[in-house]
Amino acid sequence: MTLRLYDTRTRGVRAVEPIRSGSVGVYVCGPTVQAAPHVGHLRSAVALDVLHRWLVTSGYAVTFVRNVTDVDDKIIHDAAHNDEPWWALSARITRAFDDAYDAVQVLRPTIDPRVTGHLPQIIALIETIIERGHAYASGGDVYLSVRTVDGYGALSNQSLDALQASEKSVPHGQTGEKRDPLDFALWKSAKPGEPSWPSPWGAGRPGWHIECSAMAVEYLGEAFDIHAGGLDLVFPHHENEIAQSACAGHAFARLWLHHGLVTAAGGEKMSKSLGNSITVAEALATTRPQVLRYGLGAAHYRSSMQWSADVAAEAEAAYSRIETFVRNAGDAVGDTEVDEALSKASWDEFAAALDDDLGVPQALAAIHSGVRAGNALLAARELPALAATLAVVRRMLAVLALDPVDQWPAGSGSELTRVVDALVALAIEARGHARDRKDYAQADALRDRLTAAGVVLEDTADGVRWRLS
RNA sequence: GGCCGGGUGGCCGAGUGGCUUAGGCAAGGGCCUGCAAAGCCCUGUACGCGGGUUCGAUUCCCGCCCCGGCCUCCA
Repeated sequence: MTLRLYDTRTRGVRAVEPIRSGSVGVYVCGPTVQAAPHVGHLRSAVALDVLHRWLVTSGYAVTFVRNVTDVDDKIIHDAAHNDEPWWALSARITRAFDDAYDAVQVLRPTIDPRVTGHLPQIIALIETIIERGHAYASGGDVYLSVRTVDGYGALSNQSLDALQASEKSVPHGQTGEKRDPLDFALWKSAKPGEPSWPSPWGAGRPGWHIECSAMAVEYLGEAFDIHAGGLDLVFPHHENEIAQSACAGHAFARLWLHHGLVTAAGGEKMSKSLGNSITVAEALATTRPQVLRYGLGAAHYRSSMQWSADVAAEAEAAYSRIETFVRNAGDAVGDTEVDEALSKASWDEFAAALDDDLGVPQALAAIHSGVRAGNALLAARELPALAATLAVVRRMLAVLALDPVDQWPAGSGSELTRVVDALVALAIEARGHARDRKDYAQADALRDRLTAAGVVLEDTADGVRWRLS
C-alpha cells in the first residue's frame, strides 16, 4: 500500500511516486507574518503535519520546506501604522507563529526560509525568465507575460478569456505599464519610505509569487514531489508559481495538495480581513493544546470546518475518552509483554485510512474502535490482549501526535502537583475506611467534598483513581 | 458572470449502486457499582428538491434551490 493523495491539478487521487526513490520533498506556502496566527492557520499546520508525520512513518526521508513571507504590502503598512520597523513586526509575528506551532506539536520544518534571505535567488530567477522571453521590465517593475505561458490556468481551471473578462484595472501601487491586464508583477519598484533591495531594474522588492518559485527550487530542486497550501491560494498564487517556474524551464511540483479552510461561527472563512478570527492564543485560553490539535485535525483535510466553543467541547469529550483509556489500561497492563501480532489488523486499518488521501476520520475511527475493544478487555482483565491493544492504540495516536503519555505528559514536576496528590490520597484513604465499615454516608460526604473541589474519583479494579473534572 | 467544492440521522462528521449502511458527541434503555464515576451492550434508520438511467440510487446523469471558496491580500 502506498500513499495516494488528491491532486488539484488533475482533480483526482494519485499515488505519490517520489522523484528520488525513498525521499520526498514537500513545499508548503507558509504564512505572511503580518498579524497573530488564528486557528485557521493552525488547522493548516496540523493538517500538513499529519502529511509530514505519515511520510516519515512510511519510511521516507522527508525534506519539508515551509516558507515565511516576511515582507509584503500589509506588513509594511501595519508596521508604519504601529510606528514599528517592518522587520520588527515580521520578527515578532514569526515568533508568534512558531509558538503556536510548538504548542500543538507541529514538527519543525526541515527549513523555513524567509523571503528577505533569498533576494539573490529571486533576482536570478527573474533574470532567467526575462532571458527566456517571458517577462519584461517596465518603469522599474518587472511583469510576467501571461499570454506567453502555455497552459496558464490549468491548475485552477480558468480560461484566459474568462480571466480577462473579470480582470479589474491595474492594481494600486504599481508604477509600470502592463502590456496585458493579465500580466502580474515579479518585481515591484520601491516607493518612498519602503524597504527595497537593489536589482538590475532599480531598487525594489519581489512580487508575491516569485519568492515561492525561487525558494522551492533552492531547497528542493527544479522538480519536486508535493506542493501544498490552503485552498485560497490556488488562484492566483499557485497558478502564478507554476507559470513562473515553467517560464524558467523548471518542472516544479508534481502534485498539488490543498487543504480546506476554517470557518467562523457565521460559516464564513476565518480571516484577518473579515475580522472574524479566533486567534490561537484565544483558543488556547479555553482549550487544552492537545484538544485543539485533535479538534482541528479530526475533519478531513480537504473539507472546510467550523471552529467554535461547541466544536472545542466535543473535541474535549472525544479526546478525554482516549486519555482515560490510555491511562487506565496503562496502569492495568504494567509491563505485560506485547504481542504485536494481536493488533496487526487495527494498524493495517489505520495505515490504509491514512494512505487513502490522509483519511484521518477513518483513522480516528480505528483508534476509537481500539479504545472500545480495549475498555472491554480491561473490564474482563484480559491483560495480554489489552497490552497489545493499548500498544497499537498508542502507536496510532503517536502518528497523529496525540499520544497522551509520550507526547502530552500530564503536568509533572511541580511541587504543587505532589502536594495535591498527597492530600487527595489522604481523603481517598479516609473514604476507604468509611467504605470498609459500610459508612456510606461518610464516604459519600468525602467524595462530594472532593467533587466540589473539582476532583473526580473513580473506583477501579486497580484501586481508586482521581482526576480533575 | 466564470471556475471550484459542499448540502448525510438531535449535532459534528466518514462513506457507498444493493451487503453488517464508519466514528465521536448528545438522548433513551440495560449491565457493572453500596451509590457514583469510568466502562460495556442495545436503541434511534439519515442522506437538499424535482426528474432520469437502473431490477435497485443517498451513491451515476440532467435541472433547480441553498451554502461556501476563488476570480483583489489571505492557511
